[in-house]
Amino acid sequence: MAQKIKLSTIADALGVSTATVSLALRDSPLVADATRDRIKEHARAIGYIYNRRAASLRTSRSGIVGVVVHDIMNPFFAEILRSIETELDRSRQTFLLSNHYDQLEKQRSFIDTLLQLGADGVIMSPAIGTPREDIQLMEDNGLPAVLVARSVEGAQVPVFRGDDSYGIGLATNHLISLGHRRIVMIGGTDQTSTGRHRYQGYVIAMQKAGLEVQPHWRIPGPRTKQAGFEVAGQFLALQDKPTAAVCWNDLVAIGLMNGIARAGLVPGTDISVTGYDDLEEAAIATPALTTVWNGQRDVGRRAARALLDRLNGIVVQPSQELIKPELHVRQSTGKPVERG
Amino acid sequence: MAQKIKLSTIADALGVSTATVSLALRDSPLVADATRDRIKEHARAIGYIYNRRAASLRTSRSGIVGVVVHDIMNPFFAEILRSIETELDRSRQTFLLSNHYDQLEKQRSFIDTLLQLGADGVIMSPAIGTPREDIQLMEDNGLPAVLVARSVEGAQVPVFRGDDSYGIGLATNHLISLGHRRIVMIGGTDQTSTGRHRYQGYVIAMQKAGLEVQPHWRIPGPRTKQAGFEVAGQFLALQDKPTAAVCWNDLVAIGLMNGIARAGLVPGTDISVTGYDDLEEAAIATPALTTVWNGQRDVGRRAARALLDRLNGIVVQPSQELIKPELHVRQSTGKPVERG
DNA sequence: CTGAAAGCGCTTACAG
DNA sequence: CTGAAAGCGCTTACAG
Repeated sequence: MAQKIKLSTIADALGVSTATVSLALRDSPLVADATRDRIKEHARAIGYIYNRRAASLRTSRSGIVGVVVHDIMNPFFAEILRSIETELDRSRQTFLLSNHYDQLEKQRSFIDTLLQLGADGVIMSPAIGTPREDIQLMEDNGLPAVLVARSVEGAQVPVFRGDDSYGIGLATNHLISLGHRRIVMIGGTDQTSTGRHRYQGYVIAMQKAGLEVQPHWRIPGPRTKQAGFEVAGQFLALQDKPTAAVCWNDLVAIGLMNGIARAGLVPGTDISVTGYDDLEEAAIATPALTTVWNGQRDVGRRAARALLDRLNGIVVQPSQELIKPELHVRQSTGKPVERG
Repeated sequence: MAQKIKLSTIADALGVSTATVSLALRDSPLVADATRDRIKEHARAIGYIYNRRAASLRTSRSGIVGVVVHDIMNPFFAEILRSIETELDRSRQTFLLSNHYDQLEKQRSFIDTLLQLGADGVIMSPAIGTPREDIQLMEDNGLPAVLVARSVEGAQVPVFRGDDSYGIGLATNHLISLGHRRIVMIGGTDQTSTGRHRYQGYVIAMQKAGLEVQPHWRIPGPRTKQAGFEVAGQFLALQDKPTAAVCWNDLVAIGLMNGIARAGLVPGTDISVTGYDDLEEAAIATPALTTVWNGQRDVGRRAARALLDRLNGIVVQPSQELIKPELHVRQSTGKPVERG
C-alpha cells in the first residue's frame, strides 16, 4: 500500500483545496458540477478511502449504532435483529452487534466500547439485573438508548416489547377452552420483567377460569430447545399428570415435544403443548406448533425508528410500547387425553 | 453532559501535561507510580471516557476486527462466531459483525465500512461469486483477511474449513455399509466451493462402492430447515424410491425428517437421513440425527488465532487448513426398507 | 464557487 | 520522570 491517499492527495493533484474536495465528495451544492465530477472521478481512480475516524473526530457523529442482546443466535432475537438491520441500513448506519449472555460485565464493557467509539445510539435488550444507572450513564454521555423485549425499572427511555401477560393468556385460554384443567407452565425466570409478566398472565388466565394454580405446576428455568428436551421427564413424572404445557417459548416447546416423543407419547395428541414467539420453525415442527406470535418484526422496526428519530433530534418520550401478540393455532394442541 | 471531559481536562486539574496523563492511563512504566495512581483515580472519579477515534487516528490501530458471514442466525456460523468471539475477547479486540446474505454488494459495502473505520483485520466466509480482487483490495489497503468455511480461488490468504469431500464421504459410506444403494443428495449448490466439494465427495463414495450415480439423485438448492421440509414431497415422489438421503446440513436433514413424518413415513426407519455439521440440535431431533461433525469450533478458533498472529506482525502463509470431520452415528439411519 | 486556517482529542518522538 | 509541540485526516466557519 504505497502511500496513504487522503483528501490532500486529491487536492494537490487537481490543484484545489481540501475543503473543496471534502465538499465535492459529499455532493455539496456549494461545489460547481464540473469540479465535483472531476474530483469524484479522480478519487475513484486512485482508490481513495474515506477516513471515518478523522471525520467522526471532527463532527462527533460516527454512523455507528450499537445493538446488544442476550444472544444473537437465539432465533427470537434473530428476527428482531433482522428488522433492525433493514431499518438502519436504510439510514446508512453501521450496526455493531454484541451478546451479553446476561452478564452485566459483558454488557458494560460493550457499552464502554460504544462510548469510546462515539457511537450515535444503542438498542438493547438489557441483561438481567441491569440497574437504571447503567442506562442513565449512556444517556448522560450522549449515547441515546432504546430498549427492546425487556424493560428496566425506572429507566427514562423508550421500551418496545410484546404484551407478555396478554400473550400467555391467549395460549392458556386456548388450552382451557379445549377442556384442559391441569396446565403446567414450563420455562422462564422471575429475574426478568418478561418472565414475571408471562407467569402472571398464566396465573390470571387460570384464576379467571376458576382453576386452581398449583405451585408445582411451574417448572421455571428452561429457555432453550435443549433445556426443554431435558425437562420432559420431570414434566411427565408429575403426580397429577397434567394434560398440557404452556411453554416459555417455541424453543422450549419444540424441545419438550421431542422429549415427549422420545418417551413414547405423541405430542399434540397425548399432551398439548403451546409455544411463544411463532418462529419460522414453529410451522414446520412435528406436530406443527400452536404458538403466540410475539411481533418480533414490529418490535425491531419500531425500536430502530425510535432511535433514528432520536438521532435526528426528534424528542421521543420514554414510554412502554406494548405490541399485541396473536394466537396461531396449529396441531400441537387438542382435547385433553387422560393418561393411565 | 455538561462539558466534554478529555485528557487535557485531567491534565489541567492535576497540573500535569496531557502526555503524562496519556501514558499514565495506559500504565506506562515511564510514569511514577504515585502520579499514575493520582491520575487514574481522578479520571475515574470525574467519569472520563477514552476517545478511541482520536487515539486510532493517531496510532492507526483501531482495535476493531470485522467478521462477515452469510448469515449469523445460521447455527453453523453461530458456533464458529462463538469461538471467534472467545478468542478475540481475550485480545480485547472489538468485533464488528455483518451478514452478507450472499450478496456481493452487501459484502462490499461492509468491507468499505471496515476500511473507513480503519479496522485491523477481517475474518470472512466469502459471499458466492467473490472475486479474488475483492480480497486483494483489502490486503492492499492494510486490512489483513482470513477466510473461513469457503475459499476463493487464487486469493493469497489463509483459509480454514472442514474437509467437505472427506466428510460427506463418511456419511455416504455409512449408508452404503448399512445396505443402501439408492442414495439421494439433497441441498447445496455448485456455486460455492463447499457445495462442489460435498457433491464430489458423495459421487466419489458412490463410485468407489461400484454404485451408479443418477443425475436425478441430486436435489440441489435447500440449505434451510424450511427448504428441507418443502423438498420432502419431491424426494418421496422419485420414481426409483431411494431409501436414503445425504443432506447438505443438519437444518436440511431436520426439515426433511419433519416433511417425511408429515407424509406418514417414519424417518430413521422407512427412510435413512444424514445431516452435516452436528449442531447441538442434531442430538435432540426426533429421531436423533446421524451427522458429520464439521469442526466449527476449531475453524473459528484457528481462524481468529491466525488473524491475531497477522495483527501482531507474525507472517502467516496463505494456505488451506482442512479440519478433519467425524461421523456421529445416531438413530436417523438404519437398514434400507423398500417402499411398496 | 473556492481557499486558508483552526480544531476535533489523542500519541509520540524529542528535549530536559 | 515530565512537558511542549507536532501531527493523524478530516470538516467547518470565515473570508473573498
